[in-house]
Amino acid sequence: MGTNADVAAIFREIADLLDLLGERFKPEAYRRAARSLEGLPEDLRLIAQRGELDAIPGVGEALRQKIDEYLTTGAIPYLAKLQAELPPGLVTLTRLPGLGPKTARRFWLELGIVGPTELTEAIAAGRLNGVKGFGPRKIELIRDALASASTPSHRLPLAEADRIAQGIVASLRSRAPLDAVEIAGSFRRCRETVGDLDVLVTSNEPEKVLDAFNSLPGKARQLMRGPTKATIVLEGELQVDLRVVAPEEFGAALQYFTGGKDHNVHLRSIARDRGLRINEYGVFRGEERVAGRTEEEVYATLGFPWIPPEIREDHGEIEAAAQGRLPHLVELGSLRGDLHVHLAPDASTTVIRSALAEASALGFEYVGFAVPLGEGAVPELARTIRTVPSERPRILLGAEVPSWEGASDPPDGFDYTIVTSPIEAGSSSRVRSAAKKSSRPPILFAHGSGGAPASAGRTPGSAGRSQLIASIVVGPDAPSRGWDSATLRGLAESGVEVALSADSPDGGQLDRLRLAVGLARRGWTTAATVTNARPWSARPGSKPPAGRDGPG
DNA sequence: GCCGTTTTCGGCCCGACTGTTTTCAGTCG
Repeated sequence: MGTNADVAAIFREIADLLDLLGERFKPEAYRRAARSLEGLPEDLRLIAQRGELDAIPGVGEALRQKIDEYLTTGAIPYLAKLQAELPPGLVTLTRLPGLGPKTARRFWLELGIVGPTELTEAIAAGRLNGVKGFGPRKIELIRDALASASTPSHRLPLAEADRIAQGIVASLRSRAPLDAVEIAGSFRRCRETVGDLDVLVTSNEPEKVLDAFNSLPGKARQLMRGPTKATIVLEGELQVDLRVVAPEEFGAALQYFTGGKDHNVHLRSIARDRGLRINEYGVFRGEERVAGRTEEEVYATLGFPWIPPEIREDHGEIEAAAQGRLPHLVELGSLRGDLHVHLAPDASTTVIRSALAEASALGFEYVGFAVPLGEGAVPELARTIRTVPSERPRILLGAEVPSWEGASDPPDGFDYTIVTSPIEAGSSSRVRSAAKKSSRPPILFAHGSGGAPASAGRTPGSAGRSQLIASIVVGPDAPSRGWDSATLRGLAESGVEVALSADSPDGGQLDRLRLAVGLARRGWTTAATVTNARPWSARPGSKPPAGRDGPG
């Protein structure tokens, strides 16, 4: 897949191995670089060609050399060297909950245990009994962890996490006395996938909140519970953390638990430079709390405006905030229509009317239905849609074709073309010629490359911004159709427009649009480059409306 | 391994919780 993701994965693997070797700071250095690479809007090869690898945050001389090695040979020998020093099963042990590198290393060196199988056998044979640091409870926990290790935990698509999160919030609110409640973590940053949920609550009665949390519907087991925090695992293996804080700490806690890690580390180092200390309870000068009730307060104390959660990755947002040039990110309320709504081929006028009604409730000026074109014939669906009268929202028809070869002018009666094939490396010339052929813009391309930011980011850019629009679709099963935030940022920087869409007329449109907007915000997208944040008449490539407002 | 106009060496976020301790180490987020 993508070069950036490949190198990042290798760096993470190296970090795990260095952990096992007992290294103190190198592992985090490799992980920081890995996170940095994953957020790059551009392919490493292109950055290397310009000789700018060591301008990447977290990449110094040693890591630059390793990236170069990978780009020329396809491998990083240092990884193989480390792998040769350690039993291959050892890393697997550190994946078990509650078992980290220190313990795994002790198993290996003191007991000759080199993997899960050997550990299971050792416990069964009683070889851990009496070993320093391993009481009966700990041995029991490790045995449980080994037994449940077969169910791999995975990250959920944002849309699915959103459904679960809404259920948790509603359930807690109905059964416990709480004031503010917010889901922080990568969920709040609108990451494409979510590994766990961080629920943050203020309440005068933490005990009752923790009780309600512990009896959430769908709970599989409790991992831990203290006076102010608890962790449970839901059926389906999603981990949920709860934290109860005082109202005057809520902003600081929200900031702290929203992350991302690098953003927070950077922020804390700035605080330290200014004689301040920042943690989840507030910003402190000495013992005195100087901020903490709201996030705005926390950022203001450090001299920054509030930074939107979606871009808190230490990818330049702190510098932008310091210089007063944070982008004004697109908002749900910016949208004036949807350009990519799918209907069943035999959809009735009733279905179409209800889709229009939902769009109308959102205040939309237009709805664009995507109609797949068959063998030259205009399908029945297009004829049905045309029989439905609607002045507002206005009905638009998008002719959906599977490949760039068909991406010329849409047939009569259609307003634009949607190409559903992914943008891939090497498709640049085809995209360009398709864009040239069309006299009736715009063309939406509906799928990202999912891991080739360079091609997706540059191809449409080189084709010109006037006619090509990336369609960011958040459907129930397709979280973002291959568009990740790094790619989106690349699009935004090269001036390519995006269209944000909920895809489906079957209800829940608002939630999915919200997520599409969140993903776009993660990519630093402003309303200025969102096609459906403008009237249809002001779309890219369209002739400016004639009249006194027109040029000339 | 990275980083830095107060540093090119000496730092590197920090607090909650657990199990094992008799004052703390390891893990996690």
